[in-house]
Amino acid sequence: MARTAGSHGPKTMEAIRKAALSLIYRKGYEAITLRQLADAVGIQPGSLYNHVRNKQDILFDLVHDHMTTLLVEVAEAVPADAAPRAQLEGFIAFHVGYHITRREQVFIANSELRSLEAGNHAAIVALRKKYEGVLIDILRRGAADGSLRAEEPTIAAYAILSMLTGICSWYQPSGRKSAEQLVTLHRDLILRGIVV
Amino acid sequence: MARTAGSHGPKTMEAIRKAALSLIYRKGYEAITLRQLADAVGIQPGSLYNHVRNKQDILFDLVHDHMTTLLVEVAEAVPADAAPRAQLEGFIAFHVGYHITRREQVFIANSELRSLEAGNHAAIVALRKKYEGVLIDILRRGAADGSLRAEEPTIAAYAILSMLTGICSWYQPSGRKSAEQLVTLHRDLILRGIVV
Amino acid sequence: MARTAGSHGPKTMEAIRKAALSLIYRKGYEAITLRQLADAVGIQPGSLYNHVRNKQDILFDLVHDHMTTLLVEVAEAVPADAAPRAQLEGFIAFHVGYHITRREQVFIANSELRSLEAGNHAAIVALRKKYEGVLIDILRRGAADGSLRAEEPTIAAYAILSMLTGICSWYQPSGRKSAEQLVTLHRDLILRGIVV
Amino acid sequence: MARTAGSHGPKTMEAIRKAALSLIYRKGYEAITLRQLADAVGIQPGSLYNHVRNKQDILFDLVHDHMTTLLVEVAEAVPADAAPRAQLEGFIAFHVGYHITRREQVFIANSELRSLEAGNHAAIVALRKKYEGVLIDILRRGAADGSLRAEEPTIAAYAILSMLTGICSWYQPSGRKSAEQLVTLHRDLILRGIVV
DNA sequence: CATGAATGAGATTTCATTCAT
DNA sequence: CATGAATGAAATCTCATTCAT
Repeated sequence: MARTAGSHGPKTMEAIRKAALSLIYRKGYEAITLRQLADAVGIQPGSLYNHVRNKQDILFDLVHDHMTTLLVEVAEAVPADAAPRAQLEGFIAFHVGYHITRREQVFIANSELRSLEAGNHAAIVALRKKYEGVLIDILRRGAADGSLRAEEPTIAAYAILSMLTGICSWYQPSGRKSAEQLVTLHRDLILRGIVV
Repeated sequence: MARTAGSHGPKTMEAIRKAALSLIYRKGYEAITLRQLADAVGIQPGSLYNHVRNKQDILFDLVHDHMTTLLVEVAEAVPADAAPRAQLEGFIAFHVGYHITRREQVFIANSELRSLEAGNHAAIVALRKKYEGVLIDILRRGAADGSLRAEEPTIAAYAILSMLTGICSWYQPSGRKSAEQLVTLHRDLILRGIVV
Repeated sequence: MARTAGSHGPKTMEAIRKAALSLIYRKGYEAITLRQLADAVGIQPGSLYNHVRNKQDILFDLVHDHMTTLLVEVAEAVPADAAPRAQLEGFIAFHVGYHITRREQVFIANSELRSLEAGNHAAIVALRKKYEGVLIDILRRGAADGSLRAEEPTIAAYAILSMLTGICSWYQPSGRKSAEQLVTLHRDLILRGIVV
Repeated sequence: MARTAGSHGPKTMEAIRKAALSLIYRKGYEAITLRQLADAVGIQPGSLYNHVRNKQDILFDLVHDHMTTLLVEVAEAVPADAAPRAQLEGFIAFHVGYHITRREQVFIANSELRSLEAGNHAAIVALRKKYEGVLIDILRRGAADGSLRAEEPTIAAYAILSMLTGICSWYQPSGRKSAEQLVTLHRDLILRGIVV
């Protein structure tokens, strides 16, 4: 059947990653088949194995890449020597911005944890804990210097993270609200609450 | 092994539901097999079909039951003629309490939406919209009478729902915090925000 | 496609064993496919798994059955209290007779040892050693009482077993020689040698 | 890993043969993969095809080389004009010696006949018949001149060949017995039998 | 109602082989 | 000559589902 247009080498790997991201986001890891993935890439199912070791690795790569990028970027976005409140605002802005532009990765990293094998699961959970730790630390220092009200920094951090990450599940880039507007709305909600 | 003869009739159906709830919660709908489910119930896979029409129905029943119960109970928990702020507090208390005691149903209803076939999916989404509507209405009326700050009631409602539902993913009944403490912590966060 | 004549229950298992015996004998364990086996039985490949756990088990069952039968029958055929020479003649007659009538099992048990997984392999090798031990013991006692010339009973036993088992690889039931004639020829060769 | 540049040209072919001999001996032709073979050689699977036409050819070459060498050497080892009994002793010594030093080739030539395609199979069987013919002829002439007892020279030849070839399956070069001792033991067994 | 056995579709993965670079 | 990537076929095994008993 000759070579069908087929992109070579690292291009193929990139295409696999992209197609996998989109497919898993839309249907879920367990629900997609390697045939579907291969079709999306434009190669035969068996050819996938020139680039990945197995299905599980595809998921792990995706999630692992996402988590490491997240950690690198949050460190850049939250000034290490700022006051807790300023850090909190930086964190909120970063988190919302990042999650809006990488909706798929974020969604997969949260919803497909369950599909990771023991070892891979542990590795990702560890990275996740690190990321949560960034916010917990901010809240803890804020509580310590009296600038933030957080009797239970861990629970508050989880609450804030859940709220912000939830944006992914309804946000549409084409929608009515800009990223900045979302940041403002959520920052106000978190900082000042809803009661007038 | 091998349930001793017994477990006939409606008891079997109940056992199926219970086992399905636990299995799907832990592994996900796509990841479980009817063999696993049958094993957990103590019958043969083929026997499941004396009680359910197919795998999809098991999921749908679970989610549908959960959603209708949720709607019935929220109506009882939020006084129709109270002021918006009182209603909001009632909603928060109800939502947290309900979600903590039915972690599995809640989790499945949120994470397995994707696994529902078109018709079933639409039915559940409609019920979900109804539930979200309860909170949106409260916020809207609170904004109207000036008691709540919610320029964007829908977005605020989603934010609050995400935050509260997130509790399910880490809460352990055996943990340090009682349900009441969780209600208080989250109510304060929502109403007054985190800034001192 | 309805039920195609399909034999039920234990009949199917029996048909699987029979077809596997013939197929593995002719083509080798690695060379046959479960599709071929299923075709020979008249069922779908997947249906095999209602009766066996996997391909390896089919081989192991065949070989294991053969080895245990062999051990039971050799004990009956070789009188425990006879003189070594009489026992040797009994052993030769039994071995030739058994191997001629079960050519397929014998061939598989010898040539597919390599295809058995570690645990299965060990189990069969142990049974084999037991069978070889029967002949080694006879030779050893013959050497002890001076009736047989066997400085190295083990090596002599292997030599005799190789010679006799080799019959399987050329014998045709429809051939020129009867089983009795084969027994006589080989017994003479073993007992008296070839030099006049 | 990754043979350092070197190993070009005919050296590679030699390495392939050597690796194939060892792999097929240990796992069987059907069980090995060209990837394993390529790994053992230190090249990529595709590169094998610069040296061999296909998998089957690798097996055929191995077996064919072995058989032709065997025929050449047996002719040298068995004096054409000697008496049958002297020839028989020469044959036994040669066969044992050759089979002990080339255990792998011998084993493969016997056990992988089945894996040869029709044409290749026929070619090898023809060579085998030629080799068997050497022994059959000796026995036939021995029977004719009354020096050997062989009513059925063909069957006796098969019996002797089976016995001697069997040595390959247990012999260890590091073992207790020297090649000469093995020759003596088996020659005595064949010539004089086991009865005192 | 439960069972055991069947189906048919399909999943992941492996493999020999080809070929442009 | 070697490589990396592709193919296409097939292999083992799983699964939801059906149905006679």
